Amino acid sequence: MPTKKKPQVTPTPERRRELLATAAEVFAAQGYNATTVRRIADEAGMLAGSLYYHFDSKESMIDEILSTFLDELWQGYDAVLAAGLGPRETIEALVTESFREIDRHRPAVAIYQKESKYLATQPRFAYLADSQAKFEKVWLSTLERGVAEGTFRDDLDIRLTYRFVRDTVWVAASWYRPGGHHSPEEIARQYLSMVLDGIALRT
Amino acid sequence: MPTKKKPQVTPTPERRRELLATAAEVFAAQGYNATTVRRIADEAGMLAGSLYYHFDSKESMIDEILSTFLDELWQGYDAVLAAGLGPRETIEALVTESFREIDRHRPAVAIYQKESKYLATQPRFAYLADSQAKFEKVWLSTLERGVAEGTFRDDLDIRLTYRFVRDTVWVAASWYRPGGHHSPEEIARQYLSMVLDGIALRT
DNA sequence: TAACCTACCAAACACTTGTTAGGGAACGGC
DNA sequence: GCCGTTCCCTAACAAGTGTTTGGTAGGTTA
Repeated sequence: MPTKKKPQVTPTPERRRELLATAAEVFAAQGYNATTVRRIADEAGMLAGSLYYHFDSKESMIDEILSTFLDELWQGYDAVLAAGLGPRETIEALVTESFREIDRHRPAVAIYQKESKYLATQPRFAYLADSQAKFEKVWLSTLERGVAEGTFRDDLDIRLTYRFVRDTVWVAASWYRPGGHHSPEEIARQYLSMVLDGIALRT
Repeated sequence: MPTKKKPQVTPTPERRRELLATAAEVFAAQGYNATTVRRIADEAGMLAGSLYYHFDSKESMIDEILSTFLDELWQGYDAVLAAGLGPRETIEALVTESFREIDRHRPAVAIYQKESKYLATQPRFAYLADSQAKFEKVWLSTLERGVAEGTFRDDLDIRLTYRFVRDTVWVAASWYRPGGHHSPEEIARQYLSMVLDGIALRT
């Protein structure tokens, strides 16, 4: 035998992230409840019990996946909001930032989409509801600012508009595949073009 | 004891639909895998085993829920397509019809959204993939017709546009509540206005 | 060499899951 | 009254679930 099979020297936090990445991939593909810890361990090349050396429960895995994602998301959003742009530019920046997050955390976003409503009922995941409330506040106020300034139409139900914009952005995580034909920025550009100007030809 | 507790004379097919309705409600709220048959039975006021007098498995319940919904959906879609309208009018009619289906089958639509990708892998639910393929064909060809006719913009990725329109319509099932402020037709009108003309004010 | 730590395995645990088999109450037709 | 049907209950089953416990190979440190 020339060499060892594996380096076996990956430090602790590195290994944690690897395992969380594979867990997120399986959660996103199968759904949280439909995913067994044995399946995750299988995908990671180990046995089910061994996962409990790194994590103390299956729930704590999805918890860490989601909270890590949300932390990074809000870091990006807060940076955009701190720039003090106009309503339209803020929306454009938020959407672009969102697609970048989808590009970076696709499984996490997909999990968030599918499971957050169910998880948010548990006290442990109260931060999901908090995040959603903050989310709504930011987008709604930006839209209202735009309506007041005459940037956005005033003949639409503002809450309907909010859900429209929010959903069109985030459902993209269900079909988006990194390394596809379009970069996140290109997708954001086209999405913004559709949302802002519509798909009908202007005459 | 003055009277009997229950009428107890509901005919068979009626009772089936009642049970399927409550099952659909729970499936939509909790997710299919997270829902136990005991929970469904609880909600229906009976014990788990009793469900198996009406259905032969949990899987056959969601099967019947989804296939019933899809049958009715395509009945509506086919009627629209048979009318032979122009591209823009076809899109408008399809979207309006979709919101009517969401109004009538909200739980079924929510289940379809969340579980279809996972279920479609099983042979029993092959019709889900079939339906999705037909769906894509109808919408894509209509959009392409509109681009060719000069009704829709030609500077957008057509598949991106398709997913955009499709998603914006169907995710509404996740927040829509029958009996709210807006009728399905009113929501369809505003959605179409946003999709076709955008949310930015025209100058 | 010895003690120690990291990262995993092997095997089991308690519990929940979907599902089944047998029984029985209410009711209508005869 | 009797029979059959409808609809549900009681009680259990086997399989699968997340999790725990004790052990151990291999590397690092002393």
